[in-house]
Amino acid sequence: MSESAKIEKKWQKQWEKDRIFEVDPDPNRKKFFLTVPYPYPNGALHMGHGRTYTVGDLIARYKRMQGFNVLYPMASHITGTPIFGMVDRVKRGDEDAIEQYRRDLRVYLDSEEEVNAQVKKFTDPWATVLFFTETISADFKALGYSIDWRRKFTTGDDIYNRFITWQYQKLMDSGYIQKGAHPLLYCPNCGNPVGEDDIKEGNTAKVKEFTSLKYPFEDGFLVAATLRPETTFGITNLWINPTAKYVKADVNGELWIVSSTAAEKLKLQAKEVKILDTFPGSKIVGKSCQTIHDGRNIPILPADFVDVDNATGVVYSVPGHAPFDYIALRDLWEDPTELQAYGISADDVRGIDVVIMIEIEGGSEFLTKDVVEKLGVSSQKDKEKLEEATQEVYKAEFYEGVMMDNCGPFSGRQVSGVKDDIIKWLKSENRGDVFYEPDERPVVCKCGTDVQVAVLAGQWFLDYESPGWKDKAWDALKMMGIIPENFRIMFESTFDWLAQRPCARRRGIGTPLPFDPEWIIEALSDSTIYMAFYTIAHKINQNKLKPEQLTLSFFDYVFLGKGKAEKVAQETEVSSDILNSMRDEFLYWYPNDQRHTAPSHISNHLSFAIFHHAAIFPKKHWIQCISLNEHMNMEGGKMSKSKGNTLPLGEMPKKYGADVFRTYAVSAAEPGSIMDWRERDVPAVRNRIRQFSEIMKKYSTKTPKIYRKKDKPTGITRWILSRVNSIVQECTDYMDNFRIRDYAITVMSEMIRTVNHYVNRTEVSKEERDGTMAYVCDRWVRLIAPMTPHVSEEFWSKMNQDGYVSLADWPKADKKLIDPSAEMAHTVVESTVRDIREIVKLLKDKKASAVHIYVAPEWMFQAMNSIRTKEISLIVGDIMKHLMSNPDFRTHGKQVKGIVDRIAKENGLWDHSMNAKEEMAVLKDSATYISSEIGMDVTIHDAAKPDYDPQNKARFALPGRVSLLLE
RNA sequence: GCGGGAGUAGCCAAGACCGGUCAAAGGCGGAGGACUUAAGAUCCUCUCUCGUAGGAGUCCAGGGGUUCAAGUCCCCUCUCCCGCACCA
Repeated sequence: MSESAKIEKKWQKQWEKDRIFEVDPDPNRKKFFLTVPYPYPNGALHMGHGRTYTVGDLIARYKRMQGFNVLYPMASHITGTPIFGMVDRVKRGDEDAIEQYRRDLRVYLDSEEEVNAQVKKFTDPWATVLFFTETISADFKALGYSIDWRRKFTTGDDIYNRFITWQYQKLMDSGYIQKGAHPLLYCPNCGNPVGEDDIKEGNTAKVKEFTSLKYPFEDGFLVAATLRPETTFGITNLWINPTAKYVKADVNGELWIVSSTAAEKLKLQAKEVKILDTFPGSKIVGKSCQTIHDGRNIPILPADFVDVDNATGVVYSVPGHAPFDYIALRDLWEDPTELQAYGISADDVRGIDVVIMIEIEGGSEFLTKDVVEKLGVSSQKDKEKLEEATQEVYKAEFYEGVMMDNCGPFSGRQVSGVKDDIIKWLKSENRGDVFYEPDERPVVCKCGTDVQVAVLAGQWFLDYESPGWKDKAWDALKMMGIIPENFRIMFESTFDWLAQRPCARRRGIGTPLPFDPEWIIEALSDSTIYMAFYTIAHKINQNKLKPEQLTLSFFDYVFLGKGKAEKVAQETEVSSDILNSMRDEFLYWYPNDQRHTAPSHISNHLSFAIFHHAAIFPKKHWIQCISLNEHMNMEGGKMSKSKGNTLPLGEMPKKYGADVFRTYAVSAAEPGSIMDWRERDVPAVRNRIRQFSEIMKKYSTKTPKIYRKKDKPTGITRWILSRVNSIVQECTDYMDNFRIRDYAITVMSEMIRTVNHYVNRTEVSKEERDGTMAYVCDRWVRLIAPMTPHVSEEFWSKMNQDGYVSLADWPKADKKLIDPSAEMAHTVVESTVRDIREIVKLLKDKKASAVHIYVAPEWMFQAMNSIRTKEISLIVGDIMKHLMSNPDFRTHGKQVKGIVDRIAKENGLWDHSMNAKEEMAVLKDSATYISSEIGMDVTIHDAAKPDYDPQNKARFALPGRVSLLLE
């Protein structure tokens, strides 16, 4: 085991032994309650998960050092089918799945025998949950997360089920839960709704809603389905595939003619279907039916393009607006011979008038015809071009079209807004219905059966559109902090479209619906307010409360303060002391001050959490803030177990070290953007931690001394004291604003550079350097501790500090030590060195051995300062006028012009010392340093009266921009 | 389709809200130097082009515009990524 691994283990054990992250309410301290969503233990977590939890821990540790009583808890989410799915695969002997688990297991188990023995246990769901729950918490501990583990639970625990039971009873009481029919993808063979995991092919398929139109025919209806019901005003005929199988069926008491496959689908879509007769399409071709809007008789014509497996297999024809229909009709006009078999004369067909019922202002009169001709569609078999034409016509007519005056009550309306009203009208006339299809084909279940859309009656759903609910949720969102703020708009659009959502399934782990126990509350619906459960979970366990004691009035009292403790105690046999301590603990920790996770949860989990909090808790207990960080990629590609381009999270501390992983996870990208894990960048992170360690090793145990002005320290000591305190301030600001990457870069790279520069300056005495550096180390170890807690803890203990750095005070910037003139001086010296180097480079092989530095005359400093304090606009004339009005400057007229030109060119003023004397002192102070940097003798001159200036360089000197002569 | 986002030097990635201090932080990669018997590690310097004096030129997907001034603001175009529900 490496040295750093030993250190990490050592401190993790110490923390656990001293229970420093186990927190209880302390009325004397401000609290901070941070949550990150609990993981799903259906396998080992991978490194990508580590980013979010690490950021969470960084925040927890920062807040803790700031003096907050911080609660950062964790649990396990096991609701739903994934665990079952996994158990099934192992039982079935699915080699791919088993191999994947073996890979996970090898991280935790030493021998192949143990691995295989454990895989066998995965046939038991609870053994599986238990195993991965343990490994995940071991992973989290190995990464140094400051979690209060006493409060852990799983969502399959009895006590959790009681909590969710209470939640759903509350939602029911508020009228937010309803029962109804809802379309979903369904496998007729398995008899179950299918989720993404159950689909073999086409797993992005969604439910698409068609409007079915019932055209009166004989004693019933020919039922056509469409996505554009508004076009029924342009109907000229119906299309039937003459060779396909159709049925006449009793559908909910009406006689419908649809294709045979459509009849089967209708059965799944909550219709009572009795098939009365089966016949080929040819049987009805040639007959006529009536239109809906004006009751005209229109013919039923044959068409090959009609696909009876799509929708109802009956198509109504709108040649004016649908390229398919237009072409099919045109084909018949050109060759009507086929029609004779159905007793339709050529004249009948040629007599069909195309109806135009949508117009586009300034557009073509017969857009469909134009588009078809433009694309050169040859016949109805030319499917690709017809699709293209359909898209083009639809797009144009939908966005720009207006219903013409042959559209009854809808005349004059925009096409884009009329669809819903047309559907309403059709339904009110009993001529409209809905028909569902998947929006893509094929969609195949893992069992090999075609997936259909089913409308299951008795489905329970959360109605996010229930009166009042959304308003409350909006209120909650408005008062909530969202960081980064640009994610707020994603919440807003989610809130807009959130409507009814089924909340229970027939299978899986979870809590039965209290009012219909056949149904299990599904995973995203039982994880919305559980942050509240953390506040009491450990007390339920410590006091050995039984699930049946956790009644509705128990939770009502603890979470809502309803009822009297004595009465609830009587009912539940939980003593009122215990009840009150739970109530107090809940009141202490709640609300959840910050919830941190990935943006992919915005459209579901996070929005649900906001809604459910708004539904159940009073305003003061709503979530205060949501922070987000994006996912992690691996070497430029998306991480996924199946791709094999991922490492188990448990591997990270072993392979790289916890502090290294944490630093990478915080610093490699902004929270809002995707992070790329690049193996070859890891050594750089490790090196920086090592550099930090080296410096700490050397100086942290010295006796700190702060050299204040009265101690007359060297300029560079004043500089580092100023820099370090500025950095303390910057880091605090960064952390407060969730700019964690800037924090990481500043506290690592910037600090290392600063400190290295300081310790390399030879003009500082050993005593002064040691004392200063010991002070710097004390600031630094605290600043860096939230990110690299283990190595920080190690040095903290070596510094003979009390307790843990994890619990130490976050440093405050010592404003008295922040010294702009010291930092300015440093800038002047550094830019001087840079200038000399540049000249040296240009001199090429000509060697210089001495440099003369000329500091600008005092009046120039005064001139610069007078412009600065005047805050006049940077227009040449104005500055000129301002300076020339002062006789002290006017005597240097020509050089004043030079300064002003330079200001104009630079678009402003630049940094320099306060006056010539100071700039001179600074450079003299740093002369040995400059000399050692460039390997030349250094002489400093006053440009006003240079004692040596053979090339007349002195006149070019400006404040902060010394003039140089190299010899 | 609806909604969100991105395009910055060899690569990764800040800067954009709030225009000037931006040839553009930081890292990787590359070059040179210090240290070292050597390798490695570490530290320092350089890394758009031109330039024998600290300067100049060109640049932030492409095109146009606003402005004294644009990576940053506005418009258009191109390319890429993500979410859209019953799935955790």
